[in-house]
Amino acid sequence: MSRKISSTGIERLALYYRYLTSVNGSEEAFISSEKLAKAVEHTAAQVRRDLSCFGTFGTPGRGYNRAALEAKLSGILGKEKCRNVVLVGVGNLGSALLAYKGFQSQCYTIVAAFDNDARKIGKHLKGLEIQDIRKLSAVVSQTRAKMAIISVPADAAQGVVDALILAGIQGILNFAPTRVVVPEDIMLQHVDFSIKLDRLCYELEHA
Amino acid sequence: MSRKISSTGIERLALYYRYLTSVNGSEEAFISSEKLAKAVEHTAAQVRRDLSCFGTFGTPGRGYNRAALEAKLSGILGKEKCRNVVLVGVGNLGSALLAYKGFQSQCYTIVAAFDNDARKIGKHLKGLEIQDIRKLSAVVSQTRAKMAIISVPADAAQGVVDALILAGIQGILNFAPTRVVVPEDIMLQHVDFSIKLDRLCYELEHA
DNA sequence: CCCTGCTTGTGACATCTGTCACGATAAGGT
DNA sequence: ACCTTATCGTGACAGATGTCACAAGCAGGG
Repeated sequence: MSRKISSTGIERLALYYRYLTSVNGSEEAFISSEKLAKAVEHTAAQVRRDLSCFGTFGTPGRGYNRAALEAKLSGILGKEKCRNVVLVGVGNLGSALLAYKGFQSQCYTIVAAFDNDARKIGKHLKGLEIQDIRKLSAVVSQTRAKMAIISVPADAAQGVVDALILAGIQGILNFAPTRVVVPEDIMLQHVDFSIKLDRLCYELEHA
Repeated sequence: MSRKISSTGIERLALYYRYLTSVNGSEEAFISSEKLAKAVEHTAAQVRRDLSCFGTFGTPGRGYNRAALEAKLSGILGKEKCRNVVLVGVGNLGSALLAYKGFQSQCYTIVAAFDNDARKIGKHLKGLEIQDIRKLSAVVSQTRAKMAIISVPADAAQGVVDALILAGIQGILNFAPTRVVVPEDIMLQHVDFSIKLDRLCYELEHA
């Protein structure tokens, strides 16, 4: 409980959680920081430090109880409360995200998909009807979704973000290759492929 | 030239570059650190610090020459030398990545696509024939590709990574939701949606 | 030619993040 | 009951990253 979790530490917590949920129950009941660290490519001290930010629930000599740790992490990450997600922009990438099973296995459900292209609206994809983006507000309040994923072209991103915030969305995962601005109380995360590719490129150059 | 660039600084350089190339030439010939900072949501001091790591090419009182800066950044990032990229895993996400225009506009070209599913091999997608993954080695050396994007299921990722390294790939952009291990001299970047979504969830919970 | 205004580049500082090492502690055997 | 063994939790340190503020420097006008 001694320190605040670091910004990247939060992502490590999510890694720990995913690791725990990905191995089927045929494992030992306890797992040590060492083993957990190996599994996610970090150090044992790092794991302990991250976990210690939220109390002390390890057992000296044994490690962490898997089930308890999993439950605790789920609680810390707030997974119970944020299941419903809406998606805006059903292009190539948006369609792929709709079909992506990784979200489901992590308790998230995409409950609605929006687009502004009249040719797409009304069509069904992965069991979801693509809706007119003008229905955003109504659907968000009806589904109580707090998070949104946007996969629209760069020049449409800011407009969509503004609309989402008006509709009551509090957290946005942005796949559009552009920065957008949001009020301080709105959470925003970017997933930016081409920047990552650029970084790879840089590191190749300067290896 | 006073300091080493920070790890995240590299990604900012890529942002600067993308901003410069995204605005059409109808702008002033010079841009200040302040303006550039606004455009990418950072501080002016940060921009100057990042750029100063690679020499001094700003003009006091005027700012940075756009064209010169763009060229310099392109050089720093090594964009000239790393154009050809191969993609492994043509599922929903892989298909979307093949169609993604953001790579093209950043000088990258996906020159080959691979899969291990016999039903997909031989089909054409976005002007590219999906090839048997066993041809990886031959195609990589033929195209001189140095970078690869992998969008395969988590449990196939490590195998594909190993094969890519054997084929001569030096940088890997991993979209599979799992950590993989590589030798020290191989560059690796992760793009991990669900972790980002988890992080968003956490921040909503602890706002 | 000098003065004014703007903007850079960077030393010094502050903060954030990760590592190390070790005392504390629980479990199990004798 | 005690000793051994394994592992946690954390203070102290080290290193990386970002911020501030200001001297230095170029441009343009009078």
